[in-house]
This record gives sequence, C-alpha cells and structure tokens, in this order.
Amino acid sequence: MNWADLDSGHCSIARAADIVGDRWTLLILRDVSRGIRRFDELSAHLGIARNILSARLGALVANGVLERMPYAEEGRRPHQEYVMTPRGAELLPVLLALIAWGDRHLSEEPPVRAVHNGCGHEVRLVPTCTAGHALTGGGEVQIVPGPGARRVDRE
Amino acid sequence: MNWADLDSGHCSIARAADIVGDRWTLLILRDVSRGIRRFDELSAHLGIARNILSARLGALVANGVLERMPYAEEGRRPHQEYVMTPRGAELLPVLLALIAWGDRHLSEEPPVRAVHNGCGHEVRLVPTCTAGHALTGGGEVQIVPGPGARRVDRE
DNA sequence: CTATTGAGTAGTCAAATGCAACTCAGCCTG
DNA sequence: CAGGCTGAGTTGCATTTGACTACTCAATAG
Repeated sequence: MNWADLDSGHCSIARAADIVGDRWTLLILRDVSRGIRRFDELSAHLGIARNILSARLGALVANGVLERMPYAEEGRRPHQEYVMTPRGAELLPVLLALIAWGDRHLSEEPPVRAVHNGCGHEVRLVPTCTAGHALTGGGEVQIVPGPGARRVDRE
Repeated sequence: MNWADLDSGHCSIARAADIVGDRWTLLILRDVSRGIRRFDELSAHLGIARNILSARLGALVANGVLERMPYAEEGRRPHQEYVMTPRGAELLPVLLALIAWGDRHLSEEPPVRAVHNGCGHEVRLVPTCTAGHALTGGGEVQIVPGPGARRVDRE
C-alpha cells in the first residue's frame, strides 16, 4: 500500500485540521469547554483581536462545533453565549491528547489536569481496540486506509 | 475556580498548539508517521510550497518532534529522511483523536482507520481514569488546573 | 439623557503563504 | 569530463491572512 497514492486532502485528519487546525481555534474550544463563553471574556482572556475572534467563532458555528445562543440572566441585559454542540463536545479527546502531550513534553509540572468527575482520578486516553486490548506500548497501532479512501487525481 | 484568572498562554494546550496547531504541521506528521519521509515526497503529496515545508520541517526538528537523518540505500545516492522522534511518536493520540472526530462528523465513510497491529481490530481512544474506570459517556471528564497553573499577570 | 457594556465591523499595516525560479551537490551517462 | 538529472533546499516577489486600533450600534443602567 502506497500512501502517497491517496488524496491528501480527502482524509479525516485534513478535514478535521481544516476546522480545528488553528492556534486560536483550539484555544477558543479550550476556553469554551471550561465555561468562558462570552465574546468579551474570550477576547480578554485569549488576547485575540476582536475581528479574528469574530471570524473564528463564526466558522466554528458554521461548522456545527459551537452554537450561538442568546442568554439572559435576570436583572442583566441579554447577551450571546457560545456553547459546545454535541459535535463540538466530541472534540474533547483532541484537547485531552494535546494536554497529555504538552504536559509530558513541554512543562515540568502540568498546568492542567483532566480528572474523572466521579472519582477524581486523573484521566488518560488509552488506545483500545474493539477486541478489548489496551495498547500501552508504542508501535502497536497502524493507520490503514478505510473504505472512504480516495486515490489522488492525476491524469 | 475562575479559569479566566489563569494565564492562557501558560497552558499545555497553548504550548502544544504552538507546535502542532497548524494545518500543514498536522498533515506533515500524518504523512511522516505513514512513511512519507522525504522532502520531495512530502512536497508532492501535500501540495505544500517548498519554502513552507522547509520552514515547518525545520521547526519540527527544532522542537524535537522530528529528526533529520541522512539515509543511503546502497547503489543510490544518499538523501535526507525525516523520522519521528519518541516525542513525536507520542503525538499519535492527537492524530487518532482527529481521525476519530473527522470520521464521525465529516465523512460518510472513514477514509482512514486505526487498527491494532496484533489482532487487526479497530483502535479507539478511550478516556480512562487511573482508577481504571473507562469513561464512555460525555460530561464525565473535567479539566482542572494542575500544579503548574499560573495566574495571569496583571498589575 | 448620558455612560457603559456587549458584540461586532472598518481601516490599516505587518507577517505568513504561495509560486516560480534559482542554487548546489552528488551521481550517471555518453 | 560536459551535460543531465535528482534531491534538497533557498531567494525574490505578489498575494493572502493576521493582528492592532479605532469606530459603530444597540440595550440597559443610573
């Protein structure tokens, strides 16, 4: 099998990267998943330019990752909130994987930890095959073309 | 706990995103992990401009994710190969998470699959806490500040 | 009625990207 | 050994995208 024959653009990684493969987008998702949901909060916390934030949020909403909903606390004037859609919530493993890697390789001490709501223990991503084997070592996982693979177009 | 008080830049996600949070970088890592390792192969397969590829590879090498090594098949002239370092190999979960998400939400049929080398079954990333609970449902994982968290600097 | 907050646009400028052409070294061929 | 070819990049320039600042506009608070 020659990977080079397969269309690089028609690939889940390429398509996913098109949506979240952006410095700001990942940080926006991190903040939104933590409860920082308002435009100005995000703008202030991330230090992102407002027009860029506006564009990123718009793209995330268009891609169904976030949803923009008006929200009114009583006694306060209504505002917008950006919340994760179910599709967006499923990006959590991507964030967890980045946290795990960053913690392991870029910091002495982990700035963030993921914990199980129930028991409070640390959560890790364990690659597990559907037959139930947990793959702990390296080199046991192989990426192969799936049914939706497409050959590169060259005439 | 107010996340907004914590320094956004001093965060594993932010630091990891600084290195891999880039459309091209993710695709380069995907290709390298599949065995597309030479400059020209990468350039051709990804359709990336050569100067950009050069810059990205340089950055990945500088960050210890890839290693550049001269390689000579016998009878052929020596060339360069970019290979994953151990640190780079540990980014695999990030790629797996992106594949999983992209397969689920962006394609009808998965263009790529991850399988267990041993048994051939599909591999998924299962968030598992150190007490051994596999967290299958949503909303069971909470991200909390770790010992290395740093408050935002404002005077 | 004026100030303030929330949520953006508009305008400007710098940085990153993309394209094509150029370099440069090691072979290979005649 | 001159001329090609291939691998692995640079360099120069046009275009696109990003970032910073300032401005708008509506709703509410005082």
